[in-house]
Amino acid sequence: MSDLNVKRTHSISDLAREFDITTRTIRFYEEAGMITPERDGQTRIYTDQDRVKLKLILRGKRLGFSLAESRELIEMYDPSSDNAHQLNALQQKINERRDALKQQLADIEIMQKELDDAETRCQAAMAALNN
Amino acid sequence: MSDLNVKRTHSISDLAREFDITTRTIRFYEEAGMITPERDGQTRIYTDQDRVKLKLILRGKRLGFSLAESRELIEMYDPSSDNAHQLNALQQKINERRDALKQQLADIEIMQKELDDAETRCQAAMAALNN
DNA sequence: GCTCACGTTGACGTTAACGTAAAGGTAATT
DNA sequence: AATTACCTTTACGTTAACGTCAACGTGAGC
Repeated sequence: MSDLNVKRTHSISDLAREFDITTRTIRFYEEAGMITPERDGQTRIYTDQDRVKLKLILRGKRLGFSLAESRELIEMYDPSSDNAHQLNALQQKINERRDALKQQLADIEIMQKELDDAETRCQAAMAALNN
Repeated sequence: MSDLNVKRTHSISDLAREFDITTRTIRFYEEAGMITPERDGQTRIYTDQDRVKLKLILRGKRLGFSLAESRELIEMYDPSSDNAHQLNALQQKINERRDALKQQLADIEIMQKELDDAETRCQAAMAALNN
């Protein structure tokens, strides 16, 4: 079965369904230059690589990244240049993004604590109701 | 010194400076009903409680929360009603928000891994340049 | 009085991130 | 042929989250 050698592709609605987003959203990301599907005539054909990028964009979205920030991430993971200047800049960007993630981790920790406290108060109020 | 008994207050610019935001932003949050400063004539007077809420809003912002979500959080931490129905709803909301934070933690973990990988590739490229 | 710093309200503008709709094309199925 | 499902482009609209600006008031200090 030579299907095993065929590059796996996805239609726009495949991806929209998979990720529970609209086709409009996907086209918007394309306009933003973040993904570049192939074409069969006018019809967009998405590769697995496009799909991975889309996953990355949506993950960034869940973490509150702007699209510009997610685009920057994509470029970090697939740098288009290997000269020393750019590699130094890339390393710096990686560190900056790391710092931001650390801040988010700290924020999450605080928020989790606050939710625990809120839950404790909630359950105390419930217990008081049952007495 | 009877100052120790005086409730600590802040002006709008105090808070703006402290948190590196504009007074416009603070007023916007007030319009959204998230903080309610007292007044001395027309002038807003912010309590420590307002300040804590502001911190909470900004933390949520760093985590990508909409203002509506942050508002919901504020309400969770200071519920206005103690009846069983509302307490059950509150407990549910707490759990939902917990799940969302867990998702964000997972997302962060993946992203950190990706950054590590990117860094490894970056340093390999640097080493190749030096040879 | 003048200037400066801080504060106010009101209102329009900007940007990001899509949503919605219209008009049209292409297969595949009945 | 008609219908259905999927696809396209174009373009305007909506919402969220402020930014910017104008006009004004109030102290405090020179």
